[in-house]
Amino acid sequence: MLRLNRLTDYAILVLGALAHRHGDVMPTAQLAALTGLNQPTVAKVAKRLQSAGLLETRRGATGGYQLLGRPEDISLVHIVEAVEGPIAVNGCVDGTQDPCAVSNCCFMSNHWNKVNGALRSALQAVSLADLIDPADLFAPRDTETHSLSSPQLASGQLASAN
Amino acid sequence: MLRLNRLTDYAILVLGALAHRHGDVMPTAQLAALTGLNQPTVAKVAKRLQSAGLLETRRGATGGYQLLGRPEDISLVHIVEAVEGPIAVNGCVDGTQDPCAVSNCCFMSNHWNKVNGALRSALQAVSLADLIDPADLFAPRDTETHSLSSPQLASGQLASAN
DNA sequence: CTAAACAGGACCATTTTGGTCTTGATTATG
DNA sequence: CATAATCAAGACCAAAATGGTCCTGTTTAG
Repeated sequence: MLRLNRLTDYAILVLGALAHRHGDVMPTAQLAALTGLNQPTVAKVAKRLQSAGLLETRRGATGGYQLLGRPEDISLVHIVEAVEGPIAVNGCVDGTQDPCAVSNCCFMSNHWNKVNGALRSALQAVSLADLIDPADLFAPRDTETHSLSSPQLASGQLASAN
Repeated sequence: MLRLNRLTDYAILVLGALAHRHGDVMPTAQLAALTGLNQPTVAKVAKRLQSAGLLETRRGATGGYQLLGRPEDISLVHIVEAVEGPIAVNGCVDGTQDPCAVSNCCFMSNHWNKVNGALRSALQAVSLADLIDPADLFAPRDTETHSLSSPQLASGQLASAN
C-alpha cells in the first residue's frame, strides 16, 4: 500500500532521542529506554543509520551512538533511504536493484522517474527538526503536566510494536 | 521499500489494452491474451478497477469490461487507489485504516499528511494517457503507428511475472 | 436451455518484514 | 591485565503481506 516500513518510524524515534540531547553519546540501552523500543531493535536501526552516515559510533565501554549533523540538515529522504534502501516505486525507476526487465527501453520509465522524483522531493522537504519539533517530547518525566506521556507512541505504527 | 504493488502494474497494462481500443467491451480472456497475464489475474485486477469506477462491466455472454472515461482523465492516483486502497505512507496519515495509536494527537501527523499529499499529487500529475502513449517520449521523431506490440513487457516488474 | 462471462470470496504458496539471538571485536576502567 | 560494557555482523524464525489460483454462484445472449 505504498507504506513506509515500521523500522523507519523507529529510526525517527531514535534520531529524535539523539537530537534532543545533541552531542551526547548514547548506548542502545539508553535509547531503548527513551524510545520504548527493545534494545535489539534499536541496535538494528542504529546500525543502518550509522552505515548511512547519519550517526557516529563509538565502540567499547562508554560507547554508543551520536547524532552526526544538525537535525535541520537531516531530511526524511536520508532517513528513509538509510533504513529502507533506495526509493523506487517500481522496477522501472533508474538505479533500483531488481530492475524492470526492459528498463533500458521501457517507455514508461521516464514517467516513473518523474513520480519517484516527486516523492523524493516531498520527503526531502521535511527535516528531522520538523518532525521532532515539540522538543520537550524526550524531556525528563518529572514534568508530566504537559506533553505526551508516552513518547514511545509518538510515531506512526507503534500501536502493536514489540 | 515504498514500492507499488505488482498488481498496479498489471492494472496499467489492462487499462492500456482497453484504452487502445476505446469503447470495446473485452472479456478477461481477451485482455489476458493482450497483456500476457493469466486470465484469473486479469479478472482480479479488473474487478478492483470496476468497483473503483474506472471500468464498466457487462455480465453474461458477450460480456466483459469497458473503459469508463478518457485515458487523459484517468490519473495514476485513481489506478493506485483502485488497486491498493487509500494511499497512506504510514498510520499517522488521516483517513487510513489501521491508524496510528495516537493519530488524533500525533504531533507528526501534519508532516506525514504533507508528505502523503505531495506523493498523491505526484501520482495525480500522470495520466493513463501519458503512461500508454510513447509518442511524447519519442516526441521529436516521426509518428510511427505505436501499438502495444509487446504489452506484457511494458510495465514495471513483469520480468518474473506468472 | 446452454454456454460464456462476471461476482465474490476462499484458499494457499511465496515473499517480505519485524524482531530476536549468537558470536566476536573493541575499549574504558580499576 | 582482567573485566565489563558496548557495538559489528549476520543468522534465524515468526508473522504479515502479497501474488496467484480456484470454486461456487449469478447473469445474459443466442
